[in-house]
Amino acid sequence: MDDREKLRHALFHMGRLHHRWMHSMAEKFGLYPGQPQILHALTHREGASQVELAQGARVRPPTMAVMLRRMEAAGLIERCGDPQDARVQRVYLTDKGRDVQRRTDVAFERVGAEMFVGFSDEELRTFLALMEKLNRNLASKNDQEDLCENCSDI
Amino acid sequence: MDDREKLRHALFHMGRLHHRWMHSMAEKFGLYPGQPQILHALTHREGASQVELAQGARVRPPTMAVMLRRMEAAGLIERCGDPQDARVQRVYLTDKGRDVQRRTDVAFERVGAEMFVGFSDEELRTFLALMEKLNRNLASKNDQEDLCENCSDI
DNA sequence: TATTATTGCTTAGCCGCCTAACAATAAGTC
DNA sequence: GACTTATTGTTAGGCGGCTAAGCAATAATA
Repeated sequence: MDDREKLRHALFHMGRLHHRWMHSMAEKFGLYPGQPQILHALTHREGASQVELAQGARVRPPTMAVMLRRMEAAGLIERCGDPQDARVQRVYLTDKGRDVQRRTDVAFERVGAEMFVGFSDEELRTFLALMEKLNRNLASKNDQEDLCENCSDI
Repeated sequence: MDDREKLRHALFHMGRLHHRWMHSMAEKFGLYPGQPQILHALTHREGASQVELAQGARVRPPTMAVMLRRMEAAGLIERCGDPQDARVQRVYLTDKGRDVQRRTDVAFERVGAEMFVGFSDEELRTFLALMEKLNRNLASKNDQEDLCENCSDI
């Protein structure tokens, strides 16, 4: 297995390890693994529309809609129709949501600190630069309507 | 947002971009995005048990079981009970599975090549080393029964 | 003004991932 | 041999991700 394949494998593996960690951590606050991220985003973009939140989280609108529905049912957020535009639902933190967000933010800063324990500032910069380069490659490929136009001959 | 947060965000984002790409690529072969990986693994471990395959793919056994059930229904693999141990189901590629695997392998080598286009060998080595370091951190954290033993005070 | 296109969101349905709980078989122990 | 423990695999149920299809409301255009 060459380095590319090893790296692809490692990237996959990372996703699952990280997800498991998030899951067990969020559980302690009575949340699901994707919710802390949204709570955090809302502190900076309170009143955002669902599409805006989806773009910020790099997720498709239906994904965000379902997550927000769960969070509204859990009393973490409120959705209010925009009086200027009856299509858009603006999202706000409830008091409960804000309280949970403050506590999860502390916990998730620790996650960030622990997952990168032993990394120097220099390594972090290098890592980030490599990831951004990779994501540019993936995003440009993703923008093409046909992601496999060269595959017809296989 | 500091580098750690940016990096975490980038890692997340990568997972979704990659998944979308896999999805659209696998679709062209009539597969689902997780199946090419399993077909590839089977070429090296034909006759493996489901637990072995799950460990190789770094996935939990129920996840593998369901994926294999779909693949058997699609005629890509066969599962035969081990005569020595009635618990284990050994997994084999069918002729169709082997044929599809050969074609997807070519396509997925191209994925590997294209997602890392512009990366020097040196960068790939550095990237891989950083990912493995990160995964060691995550895995050691994951092995702890309580992943958030320091969070009781939050 | 009337028609058409676009936008925001929801619903339905599927895959991949997980945990928890269970059945069946093997293996170890008394 | 009987009992206990470990291993393999399955089922049930849920979250997070996606696409496709649809509805309602706004924007754009003829």
